[in-house]
Amino acid sequence: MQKHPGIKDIARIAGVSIATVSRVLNGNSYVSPELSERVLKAAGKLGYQPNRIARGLRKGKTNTIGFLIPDIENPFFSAIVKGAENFLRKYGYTILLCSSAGKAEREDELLNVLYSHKVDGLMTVPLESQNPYLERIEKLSVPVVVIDDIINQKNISSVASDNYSGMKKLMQYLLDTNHRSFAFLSGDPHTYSGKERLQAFRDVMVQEKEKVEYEILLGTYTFSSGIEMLRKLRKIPDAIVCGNDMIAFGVLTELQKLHYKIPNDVSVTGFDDVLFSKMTNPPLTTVRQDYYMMGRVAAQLLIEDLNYKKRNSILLKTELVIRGSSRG
Amino acid sequence: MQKHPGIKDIARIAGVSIATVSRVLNGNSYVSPELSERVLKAAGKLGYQPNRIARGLRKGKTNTIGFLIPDIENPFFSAIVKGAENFLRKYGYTILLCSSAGKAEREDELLNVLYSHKVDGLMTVPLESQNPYLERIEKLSVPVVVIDDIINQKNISSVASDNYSGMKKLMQYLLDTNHRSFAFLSGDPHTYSGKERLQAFRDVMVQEKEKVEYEILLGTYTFSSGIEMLRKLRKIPDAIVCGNDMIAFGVLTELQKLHYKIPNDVSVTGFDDVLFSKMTNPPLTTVRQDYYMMGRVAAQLLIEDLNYKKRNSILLKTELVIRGSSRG
DNA sequence: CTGTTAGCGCTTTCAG
DNA sequence: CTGAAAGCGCTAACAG
Repeated sequence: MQKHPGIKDIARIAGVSIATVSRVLNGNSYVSPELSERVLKAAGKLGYQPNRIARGLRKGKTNTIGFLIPDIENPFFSAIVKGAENFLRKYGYTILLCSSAGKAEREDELLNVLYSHKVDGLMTVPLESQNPYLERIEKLSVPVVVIDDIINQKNISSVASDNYSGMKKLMQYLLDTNHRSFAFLSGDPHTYSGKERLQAFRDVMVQEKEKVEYEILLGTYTFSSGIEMLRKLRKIPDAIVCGNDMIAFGVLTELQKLHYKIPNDVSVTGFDDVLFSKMTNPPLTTVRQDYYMMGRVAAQLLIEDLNYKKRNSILLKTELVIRGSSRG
Repeated sequence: MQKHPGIKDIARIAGVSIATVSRVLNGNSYVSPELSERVLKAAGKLGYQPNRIARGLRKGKTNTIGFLIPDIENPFFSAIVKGAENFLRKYGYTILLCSSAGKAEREDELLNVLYSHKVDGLMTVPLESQNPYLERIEKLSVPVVVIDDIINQKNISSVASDNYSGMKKLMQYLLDTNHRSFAFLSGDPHTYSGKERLQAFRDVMVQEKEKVEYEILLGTYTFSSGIEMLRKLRKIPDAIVCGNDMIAFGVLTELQKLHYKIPNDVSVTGFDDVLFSKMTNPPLTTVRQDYYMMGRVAAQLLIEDLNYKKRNSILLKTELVIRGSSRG
């Protein structure tokens, strides 16, 4: 018997029926102590591990959750996955992971793959806000939670950081510390976070329009885009407000190459507070969002949907982190 | 009929038997064009997606690969996962991901979970070199490839970077540029990479013992460990050779706080070449290892094992990357 | 070429 | 409390 042991083998050794074995192993129905013990002993001896595929087929529940993200290598997304995984494992779920590599058509394809694997639920960080593939998800009739985007359809749960108020907090701090001219180097404005951060900046500028001046540049959430946008700036303002930390790193590097003193000549700020933000020289003033928590909350929402059919949308608080890259 | 359509539904609509439907959908047996078309049309209309759980049970093959790593949030590991995933998907595999969170007992537990899900193969980055749980993997009789560690048992494939010769290359460069006193700030010496890098450093020191002096400190692969080890240094040498880039970042930060000029007063080197190594000030001289490629090669090895039962162990080349943190 | 049928390993009625 | 038997959705003999 070199094949992996099954419930049948246990039954034979313990001298009981397979039904009894199943009952003992699942512990949801009463079985006499004697039989119970015999079964457990046999299972232990064989090193039995249940076949979740067979169980999944029978029960219509696989204990797997599909995870669809743009890029697993990006620490933001992987932190989300980590947060979610730690939570989901407590409930016996394992993650089926797919990354769309930034391609929209992949999202669709992978959605089918995941569905095909009969995942019990789905978690996704969409490539773009209001992604049309979300409509398809609905039809799949599998519980979903969308991450880093807020969905208004009430049959889908979602979770995101409060990018808008985070950026407002940051701007308020800069205004309070007598910054009056600004440049906003935006990340991709098609994303939810890009939209919200940009909008917050604009709203503050409009509100304070008598005392401030500013310019806005659009780019992507990358180091090199930060460098490019900096070069296009018409003038170096009091503060350069970057769409995220990566952009800020590019800006920092380029400014130093041009012999600007930070923060004496110009303040630079980021958004996200990634691991390296505290290691730059000077360390970066930024807005922290907790990606790990985002994954955790997302998992929690999914569990609630799975167990009680409750849906919800949650906005996570952000925190202003003041470091040396801004004069205060 | 709100339930998800199955092969039966297609058969009914197309007016054929379920066997015919299966044959058409799998395309491995000849079916007359007429029936074929009717089946395809029905499948399309229903938006049929095969139930991989049922198929898996029947065929004894799930098209899933289990992935077990210490920490998904760590960019090294997630790059490996990404490389592997991109390759595996071409072959129709999806990844079941688990991270052990650095705990050895979790590795064992998760191994069972993965096994229970009847994965067709397993990829793992072990917490420690020569981890005992590798023995257990053998018994599972499922193809395995171990990553970032070289396994000598020939029934298991493995892949790692050539840490030893990478470190030697780096040391040779430092010697060639007239560095004569060294400090080696090691990462965890229980890991395969830690061992190899340390050994290479030692071997070079012994070989050049007449002209050099050095000290060795043991720590972990972290920013804060880098700072700590630097503080314990008895003297600042010509070159501080760090076990990886993270340690080097800590060292860089702390040295600058102490007003050392880099590389004029002291050279600092890393290992890995993470994304941020080119963004530090000065940018870091380091040894690049290609994690993405490591994942890809690992996937390739797994596919070979799966298809032809061929096993292999591969050592990946590393590349010396000279930047501003070392005087040359 | 096509249909009928027997399971894959497990859970869950349904009888006893 | 326990066993026999049905069946989850699909594939693969086996007949025709």
